Amino acid sequence: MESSKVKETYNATEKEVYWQKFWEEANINKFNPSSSKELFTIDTPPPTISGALHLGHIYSYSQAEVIARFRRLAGFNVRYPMGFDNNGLPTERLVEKERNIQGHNMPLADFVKICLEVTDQYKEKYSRLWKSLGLSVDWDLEYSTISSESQKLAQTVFKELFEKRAIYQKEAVALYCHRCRTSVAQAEVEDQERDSVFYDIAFSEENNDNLIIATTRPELLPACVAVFVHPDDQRYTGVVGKTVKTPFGKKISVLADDKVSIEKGTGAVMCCTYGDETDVYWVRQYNLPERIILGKNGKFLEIAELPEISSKSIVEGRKIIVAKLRKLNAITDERPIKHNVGVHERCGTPIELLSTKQWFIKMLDKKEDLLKAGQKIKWHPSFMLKRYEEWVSGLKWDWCISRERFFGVPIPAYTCDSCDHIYLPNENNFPIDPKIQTEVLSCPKCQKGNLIPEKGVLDTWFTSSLTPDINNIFPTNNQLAEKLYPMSLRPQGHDIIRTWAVYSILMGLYRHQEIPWRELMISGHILLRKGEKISKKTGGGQFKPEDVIKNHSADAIRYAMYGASLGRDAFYDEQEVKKGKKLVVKIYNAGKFILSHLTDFSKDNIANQPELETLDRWIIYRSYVVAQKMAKEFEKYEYNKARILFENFFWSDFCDNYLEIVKGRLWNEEKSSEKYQSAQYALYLTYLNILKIISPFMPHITEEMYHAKLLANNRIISQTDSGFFASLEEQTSIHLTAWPIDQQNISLTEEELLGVELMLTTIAEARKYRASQQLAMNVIIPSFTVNGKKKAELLLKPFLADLLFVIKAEKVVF
RNA sequence: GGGUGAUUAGCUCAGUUGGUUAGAGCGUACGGUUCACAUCCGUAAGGUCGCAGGUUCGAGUCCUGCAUCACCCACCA
Repeated sequence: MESSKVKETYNATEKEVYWQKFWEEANINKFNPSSSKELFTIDTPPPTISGALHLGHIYSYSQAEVIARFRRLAGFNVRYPMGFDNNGLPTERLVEKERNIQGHNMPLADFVKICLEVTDQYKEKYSRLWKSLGLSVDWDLEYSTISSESQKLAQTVFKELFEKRAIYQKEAVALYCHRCRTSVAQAEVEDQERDSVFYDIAFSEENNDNLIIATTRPELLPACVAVFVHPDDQRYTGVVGKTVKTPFGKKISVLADDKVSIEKGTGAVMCCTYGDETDVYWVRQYNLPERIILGKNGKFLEIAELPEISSKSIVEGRKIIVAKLRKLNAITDERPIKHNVGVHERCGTPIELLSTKQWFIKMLDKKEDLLKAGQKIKWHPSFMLKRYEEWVSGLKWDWCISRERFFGVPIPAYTCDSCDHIYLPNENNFPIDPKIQTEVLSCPKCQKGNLIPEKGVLDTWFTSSLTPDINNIFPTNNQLAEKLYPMSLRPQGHDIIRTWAVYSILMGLYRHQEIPWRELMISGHILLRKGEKISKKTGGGQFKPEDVIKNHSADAIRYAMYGASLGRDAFYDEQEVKKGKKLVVKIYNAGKFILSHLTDFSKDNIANQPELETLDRWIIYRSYVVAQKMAKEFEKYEYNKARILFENFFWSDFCDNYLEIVKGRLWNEEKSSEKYQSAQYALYLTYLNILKIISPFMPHITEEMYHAKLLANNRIISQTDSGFFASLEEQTSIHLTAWPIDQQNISLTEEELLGVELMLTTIAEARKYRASQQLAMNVIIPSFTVNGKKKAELLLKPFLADLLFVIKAEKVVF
């Protein structure tokens, strides 16, 4: 009696870890700078350390990954590093939250130390997840944007650009968050709808009439430097150019400007320093004085006419002023409204405009160059170029690169307190932190004053826009040192085109007079069902990447991620992951079946190619054609189309048709016969090609099957040091083999191709017939008629035996 | 208000330079297998391709307008 059959299955959870360890130990992804192959360099996005990784990361990082793997197989010397952007405000926020501390009320050195500690833990966590996904990154090329090398580079670039006069310092109005106590970039501001009150406030004219202005910010009244009306507004033509008094007695002039909207409020608006960007524009345009009433801590300064609000917060000050205005009967109307307020995305505090000294990089006079540079780069998908152009054309400000924060690259500058000379230290001393410089330096220019250290740090985009340079000067580049610029590919998300892509291109133009990369691969976002965006804030709900990998395997989730087109937002669909899981099982089982019929197949069989049956030649030919088509899609970054090509070929052509047909010969023909050996040859070659072409998507199961071998008891095992395919192909990993290119020109004549086609349609017809008659498979059809007479008979001749087997018919008549 | 993308079967999506009866997976219905497949295979039902015009011998595909959704930007006194 036969022993009960133990079904064996592929234990993905276990084996994926096994192969990951193998790749690491065997240095499969190691970059070799002395290779003679053509270079393909990837400017991997260094993830910002600001919380846990989520499915969105898996989605976007999978995309560069599949390209890296394809390019390696296609014969390129791929340089695929990983970096970490572990400084700046988002990181500080994470550390402050996690450790329950505040950067601004503890010694700087302590805070930085804790930041490094925490970010190191996160680096570990991130790396582990990337490795568990099977990313083919060379981890020896890991960098961090806060490492002393990166800091040195950033400070050197700062000095370089300062000396080129591309960087300048200026007293300017910047977006400022009182809570975080720093200026912020435009990109860090988001809209939020808030309840507010629209007040009508009476200003008195010289003739004692009232001029009514409307505002939601009455607390800024002491900062009012002018009133504006529209030049075409009939109601106010008389007052333009005159002087009015605020309820608190300040005299200001009434000016006309077409930025005022006639319909809004009363049509008269006060200009305060600073309520919004229009105020900034007006102050500049009309050379108005500044009246600063808010301090950097978000509290009111001393105001002569309103001593009671000094040191009060904005909200408290507003209450006091509204009460006072009511007493003065200056409020003629008030109505509650909802309106959008710009708030800091990290803390929700409304952003104020504050005039401070900031450092800027000139961008506005580089607009034309930026636009030209954008056109030199190949954008994938191409429409993303428009977004870039839209943003660059609309730029209004130079790039503010200074931040009054703690954990970042210090701005390497000193200012003389006597002559205002700006002193930048020698770059041999970089990285330096001027703040912790103990000795007092005297000004080299005037010899009198002391040098006051700059307290700010650089915007983290300053360093991350230098990732092509960080890669270019990486210590182990050896003979490729400083020869990696420009890089081949920058993969990144569409949300940071206006920051990372734009700033990197700007740096490239300043430093190298060249674009930083030849191609840009822009990925979309992954969304949860109801259109909810997954971000570090929302987490990704119930779907934690670690869990999905554990429950479904890395190959499965990777496969799911490759279902969406590049650049498009996609929904996370667990069905897709399950589909991936099924494909893994199918590849495993097909391999098991094939190995069981190749026990007597050896190197000799490969060397002495038998006279191939037409059908066998067809399936081999198809595998090369599909490989070639997939390669074209990969080159266009259309990995999802490559996936579809594979699916159709593997599942339908190979498994459902070819394997089912060829079973007839495998079961019935003599092992020594040409017909049998032809089938073996085709199985070997085609399955190997299949493993190769799906390996960029599914690196684990393909490695598993490449190393699999059949045991005497008809079970298969797979180990690093053995394997049927591995020993015959003499490569230690499927990932070191070459993308299938037909060396022997296996082809089919037009007649033969027609024959295969006819055979497949005949099979389909026979199946239809069987289904309509509800015939079981063990019922033999005595005679099956094919339309087409002599021609059909001729075409089908080479396949007749195979055909009769698969449709279970005794004979075919024409 | 400006920009970009999307709108195709119940769901998630493909549809290459305009060319016969618009495809896949999942789901549904029915049947067959269990000697690669805790399964797998087959067959079928299901779509006026967001709406309205236009170009053309011919439009899911090109043009115009509109609608809806998403993202980005501007406005937010």
